[in-house]
Amino acid sequence: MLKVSKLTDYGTMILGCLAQTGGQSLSAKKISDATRLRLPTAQKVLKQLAAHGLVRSERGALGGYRLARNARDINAVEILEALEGPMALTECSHAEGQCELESFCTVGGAWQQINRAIRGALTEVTLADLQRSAPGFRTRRLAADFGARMGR
Amino acid sequence: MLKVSKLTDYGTMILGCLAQTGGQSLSAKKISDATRLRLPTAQKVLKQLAAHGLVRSERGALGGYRLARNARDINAVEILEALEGPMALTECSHAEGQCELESFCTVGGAWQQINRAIRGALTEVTLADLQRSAPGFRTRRLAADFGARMGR
DNA sequence: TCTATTCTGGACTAAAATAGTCCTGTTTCA
DNA sequence: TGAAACAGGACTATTTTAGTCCAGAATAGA
Repeated sequence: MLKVSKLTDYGTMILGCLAQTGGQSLSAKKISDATRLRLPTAQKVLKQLAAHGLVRSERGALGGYRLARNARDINAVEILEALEGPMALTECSHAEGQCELESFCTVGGAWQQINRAIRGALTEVTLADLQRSAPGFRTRRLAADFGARMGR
Repeated sequence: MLKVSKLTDYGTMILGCLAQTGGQSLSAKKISDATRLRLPTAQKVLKQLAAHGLVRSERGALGGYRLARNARDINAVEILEALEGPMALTECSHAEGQCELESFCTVGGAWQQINRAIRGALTEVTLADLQRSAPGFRTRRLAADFGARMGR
């Protein structure tokens, strides 16, 4: 299925939560409460986000997490790749010479380009965009423009 | 992972193969040979493609499969949905009231819109585009345009 | 009519990915 | 020193995906 994992979805919720604190640090427990995610799950996601530099952690009794950067400077691809690894639509879309069907496959190149296109689109979506949801988010028109150039 | 399943990838190979016959019918066996996919796997994909109206099948000794429509009139979303079911980036991106976290989730709406955007993009990619791979396929510029409108 | 070929529909198994939980150790503050 | 909190990893359970197989129905040709 062309979909993001639950953990990625949780990740956006958690980052959205952190984006609302105004730079204040929140413990995993508090984040768990605010998002209604179970503590172990929230911890798992937070650890991955910290490992990839999207949030900064502080240990100790008053420790917690905060955004490593402004919400406008964190994009959807970073979140996705932090929680799911490198983005690739098909097995062959990231590197060559891995797929045994490659020499018989006439479509590989196209998937790679679609992959880049989607990646490009997601790169432009920031955490700030993800937060303020619907209003002013003209994706519908955008999709039409996108397609109109698709070499037809 | 944000990726398409192997069966979808196989599907594009198979459809690409059928697009090259000039309307002639090919048996699953011949398709299997041409694509180097194993017969049972090719059969499985072909059955699903037939069930969703992307290919037409004929039974009997001289039976086989052929494209139901011109390659220009089959798009990537149709292929994807035939083999993977309805496209939805997150659990909540297709319908409301399913997700128990919904009332605490501040990002749901945005995923739905990203979903529509990606769907829109894939709708515009035809089987014919998938076939002729790289040349004239200006996805890079397209991605830039896409992002430029993302409400920033 | 009989037989070989081919699709149909479904069930089934195996493998892989994902989600969720838990444990032990380290850091920091009071 | 004790409590609170993160770090790193292992582990299990669940779900999804991939791959295979079989019995049945349609068709062409001998």
